[in-house]
Amino acid sequence: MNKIKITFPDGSVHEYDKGITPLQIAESISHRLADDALIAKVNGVLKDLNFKINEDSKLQIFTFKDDEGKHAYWHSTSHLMAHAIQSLFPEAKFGVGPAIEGGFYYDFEINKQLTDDDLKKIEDTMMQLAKENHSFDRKELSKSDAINYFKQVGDNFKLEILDGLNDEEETISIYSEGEFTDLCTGPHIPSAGKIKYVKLLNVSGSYWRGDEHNKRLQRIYGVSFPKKKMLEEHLHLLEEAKKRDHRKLGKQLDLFSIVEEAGPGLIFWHPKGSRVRTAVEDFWKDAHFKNGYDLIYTPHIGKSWLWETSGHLSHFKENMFAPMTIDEQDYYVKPMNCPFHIMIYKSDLRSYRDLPLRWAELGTVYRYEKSGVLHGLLRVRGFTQDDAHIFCTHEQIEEEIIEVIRFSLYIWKSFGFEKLKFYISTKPEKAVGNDDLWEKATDSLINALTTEGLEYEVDEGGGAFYGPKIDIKVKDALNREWQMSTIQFDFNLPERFDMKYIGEDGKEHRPFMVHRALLGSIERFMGVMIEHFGGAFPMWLAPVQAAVIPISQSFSDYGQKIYDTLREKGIRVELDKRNEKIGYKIRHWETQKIPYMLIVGEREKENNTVSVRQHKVGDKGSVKIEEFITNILDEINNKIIN
RNA sequence: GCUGACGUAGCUCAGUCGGUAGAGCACAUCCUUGGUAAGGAUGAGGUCACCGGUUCAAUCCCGGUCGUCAGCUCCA
Repeated sequence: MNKIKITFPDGSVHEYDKGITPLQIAESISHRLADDALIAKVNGVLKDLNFKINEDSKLQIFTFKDDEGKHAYWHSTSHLMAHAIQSLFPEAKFGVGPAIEGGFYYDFEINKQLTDDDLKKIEDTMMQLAKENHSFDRKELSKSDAINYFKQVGDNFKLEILDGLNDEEETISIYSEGEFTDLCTGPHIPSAGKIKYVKLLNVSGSYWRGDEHNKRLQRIYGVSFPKKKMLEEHLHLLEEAKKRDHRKLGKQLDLFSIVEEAGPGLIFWHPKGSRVRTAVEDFWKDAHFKNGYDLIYTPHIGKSWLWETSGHLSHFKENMFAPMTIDEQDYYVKPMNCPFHIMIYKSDLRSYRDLPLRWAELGTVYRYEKSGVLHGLLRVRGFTQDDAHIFCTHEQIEEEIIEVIRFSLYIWKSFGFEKLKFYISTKPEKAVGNDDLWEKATDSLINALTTEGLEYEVDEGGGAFYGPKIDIKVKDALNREWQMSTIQFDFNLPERFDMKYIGEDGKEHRPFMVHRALLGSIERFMGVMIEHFGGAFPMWLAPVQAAVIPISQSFSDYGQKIYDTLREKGIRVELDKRNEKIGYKIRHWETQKIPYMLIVGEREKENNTVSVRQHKVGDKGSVKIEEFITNILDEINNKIIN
């Protein structure tokens, strides 16, 4: 009667006394585990380590190695930070302080605008408090008791949160760590002493409950780790991300600029950046044609009729640039390409024999984005979507979606992105189209992913009102996730534009319409790609594939000959005739992250060779010109990525 | 859009507690003609983001505008 059975993750079952805690169980397994343990999952629910287990249970114990453990660790650190803030600024009122991906934050209100120096002070105080090693103690209480407590402390934010809770449906709990008590569902790590290394990263503004009409709070972001090495690695990664910032590299490598006088969020592609973009677009067009798409071009502006019919003027107007009046007609710059593609669809009577139609366009659109959200290439006001629309029959949907998925995998792989994550969004509350339609479309999305053996997550009710979708997030070299591709059904536009095709039965039918953008926008893709490669593009994308560097000006002629030969082969080559020493020129091209330098002097001229120096690798010795050309054409054509 | 910080030469940044500015790199000219990450000299380059205000005097103080950055919200 006093014994309970505990099932471990490996399936083994052990007997313990009733009322035993996960920590005690961890101790019975090993000191090491007991030491590293942070929280536990009992029958699928996360619990503190001192939770008393009174019935047969499944048990999992988490350490910092697990996401659950990290999450609790960081969440507890946010409490520790709040504790430190409270001791430094007793008047502080606290909002919320969750763990997030890569750390934690806490929102709070104090009278003083915090500076970086304050962060250091808070950090120091946190470390002192951590040394005191107070435990995180859970207490469950009634709503009225909780209200009384936070009234007494005078924390209105907590009272507001409590106001939204119902203690008949959920347990209300508070956690105390030393002097600091916070409303919190938990769980927490056993004690603050587990928190060894903390770094507060930045302070910025936020609004209570994310609403700008509410009170402005200050938010401090931070991370923490149990080992010094982990903190160092993390900071190194942040440092690396800073170095790879596409805005910085864009300037350093002379790829693009944004011109204040010309307007925010508008991109100027310099010759070097344009070379990269051209390489991307040429590949994109070629790949689309080979995969059954036709390429089309449509205008940049259109009469208001289009946008009234499409519904953009009633749903999307605040994101559109203001209209211009020409011949007493309002014209809008396009924020999307779809209505134009539909115009082409409607230019002819379509038969089921014509379907599917797959039309792709690098369509440049303009959207009014709030000034505060603009960010380098990643969030702009004018951008080029790698857009395509697929018009097909009911029967064709599944096959079409499978093809799009396969195609997107191929595209991403070509650019060196191997890690993709898939998300399906299903029917929201407010939606157009009947359930049948939604079900069929959603099934086709799920089936396509399953057929391709791809894992996915489902966002129930997360779809747009006009149809379900698959979003693809891409992981870059630093393991950061970027939302890029989207594949969306649209039940709305075919209806609004009264699109049809004549079926086998001789009757009119409504075609299915799928929007899809794979790279998303060329600008954003370029930004992500610049960061992914850290500016060191693979051969097939590099703005300069090779730089010819004569040892001295007396070999300029030979250098020119090499340059001409390569350029004739379509290789993006530069000739560095500057009157500088060889070391100087090498340094220049090395910092420009150019894949190959071809150094030519007396020896090379005599033997008709080039001395090859590879970026980051160094001197590779000399080879015959023809051999070098063969090698790099091979590297370019096979899109080799190192 | 909101909050905060910031805006000095092409770039990266000093500086002036109010008396109209400086470095390094890059650029130009000359010397040097060199073998795998910076040779030397000289020179040019700035309405100190823009518009107002305070002041004998504003790049500096104040207000506004524009832009950038960190966030919030939103999103390709």
